[in-house]
Amino acid sequence: MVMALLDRIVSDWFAENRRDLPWRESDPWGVYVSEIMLQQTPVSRVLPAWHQWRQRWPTPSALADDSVGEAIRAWGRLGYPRRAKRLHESAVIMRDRFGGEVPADEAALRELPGVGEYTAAAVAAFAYGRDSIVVDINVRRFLVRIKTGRDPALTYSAAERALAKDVVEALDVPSPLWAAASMEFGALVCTSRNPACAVCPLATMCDWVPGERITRTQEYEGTDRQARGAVLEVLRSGPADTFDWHDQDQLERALAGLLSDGLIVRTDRWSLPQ
DNA sequence: GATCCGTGGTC
DNA sequence: TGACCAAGGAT
Repeated sequence: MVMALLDRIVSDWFAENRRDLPWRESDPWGVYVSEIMLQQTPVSRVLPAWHQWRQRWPTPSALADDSVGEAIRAWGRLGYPRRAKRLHESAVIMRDRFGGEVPADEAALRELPGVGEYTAAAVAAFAYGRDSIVVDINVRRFLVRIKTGRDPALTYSAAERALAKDVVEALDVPSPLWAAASMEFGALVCTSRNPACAVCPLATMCDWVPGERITRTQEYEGTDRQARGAVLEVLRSGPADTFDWHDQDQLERALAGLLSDGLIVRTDRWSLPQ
């Protein structure tokens, strides 16, 4: 791996092509909210929601003092609404155990619900300038393509983790800067479907060939998830007794699942939790 | 490791 | 037009 070329991504490409994303100029709480929202959700859809949340709940304590139901409602149609509930739970933990602040240590971050390896590393780096190894799908795709000429497999391997660590440590670049640059590069140039190889500064050192990718295409039409989404969409407007759904068994599974996940409650009617 | 968890844009 | 995909995490 030619470090001089990789370094060029930061010094040249990122300097020129860096997007002005608002959470890059925000405080740790703004960074935290953005990282949760960005889990499996594109930047373009996160932007408006992030601004609304920032205005409505400018601190962890502000969100913690509001109800989880309001968080779920304000989540809107971002998808994976369990993230909203876990974000609220995280805010309560920050208020009660971390003095109302977002923790800075990866280990502490990992204890928060909805924070895994990637998110803990990202918040530590982007909110606090820590030297963490930040590896998302963009970084994986970019590094694995350079290294092997093929696309990454479904699962994040120990070899990839080691590779990412080696690269960060070999580069003479602050970890947070490399994290932002490598993620951005994967998102804008070394993309999944139609990578911009023609303008790629690493083309000379890359043997990637488009091949059969191992993709896991998830069904949605006809699944319980679709039913869950329909139920929540109704309840965001207010409590309800019944739901218009074609498959009664599936509707009951959806309601039971949402109830079990704490995303809805049953009193005299179905509603979002208080 | 496999499966589940939403939603909407794109080519 | 319908797969494919998007700054993952929990079980």
